[in-house]
Amino acid sequence: MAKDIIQRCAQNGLRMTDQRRTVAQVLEESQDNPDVEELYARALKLDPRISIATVYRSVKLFEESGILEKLEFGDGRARYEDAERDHHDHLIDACIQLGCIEWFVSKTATKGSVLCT
Amino acid sequence: MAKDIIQRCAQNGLRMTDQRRTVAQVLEESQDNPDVEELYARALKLDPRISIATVYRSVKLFEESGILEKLEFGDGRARYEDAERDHHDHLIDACIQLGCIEWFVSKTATKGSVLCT
DNA sequence: TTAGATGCAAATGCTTTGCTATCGG
DNA sequence: CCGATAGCAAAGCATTTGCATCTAA
Repeated sequence: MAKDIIQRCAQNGLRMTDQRRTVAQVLEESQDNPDVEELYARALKLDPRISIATVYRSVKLFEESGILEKLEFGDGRARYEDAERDHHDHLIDACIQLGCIEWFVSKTATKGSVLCT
Repeated sequence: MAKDIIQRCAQNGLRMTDQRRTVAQVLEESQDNPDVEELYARALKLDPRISIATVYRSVKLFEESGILEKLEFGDGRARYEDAERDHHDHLIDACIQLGCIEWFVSKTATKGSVLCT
């Protein structure tokens, strides 16, 4: 189990505010990959004082500290997830989106292979 | 060698205008993956009458017809490439961006492997 | 105490769209 | 001819930023 986000913030010497704690909590409680607008909506329920600008600033800061990773699902909205989480599902997403499944199948012998199941 | 883009447009029953021909030509002559702004810049040299809105509309149309594929490099700008081209380089990009190289290395035995060279 | 964080609103950057004139088939 | 397309400018969306006000350490 990964150390929690707030703990890693401290480790990285980040100043902890109520807003950042809220964003961290929302991220940990989210099993899906909400976009920033959705993170903001969930954060608002925990702390009505937070602004979307702060959510943007927080996830960017966490990403720069290596705590989160930015995901691009091709819909023009950024998503973030705990950098210590498994990347399996997203690799599969990448394969499908880029059309690489066929490539893998057809060039296994020379380039390698991957099992996307 | 893939059939050229203009040919595939005809195959798909797309009405061909000078602008669409220009966009198609620029795409075929580009070995890199220019974003739309850059496609527009290159198209302008071939036909100063073209507008960026038309470039956007053209690549979207080509994509919807399966002639092009949209690429996301995580910089907020869309890029397009011939759908019949090899995807090798982009898979590698995806691996690096998603941090999957390590995943592959550490889980080769159970999940598969890929040679990103 | 004070460097750094927040909220708000305005600004930005990429992309889409409404409208009218023009063009391809 | 006539519906589809182009150009232009305005609108849309996600994200960033300037500035005055707070707050963590």
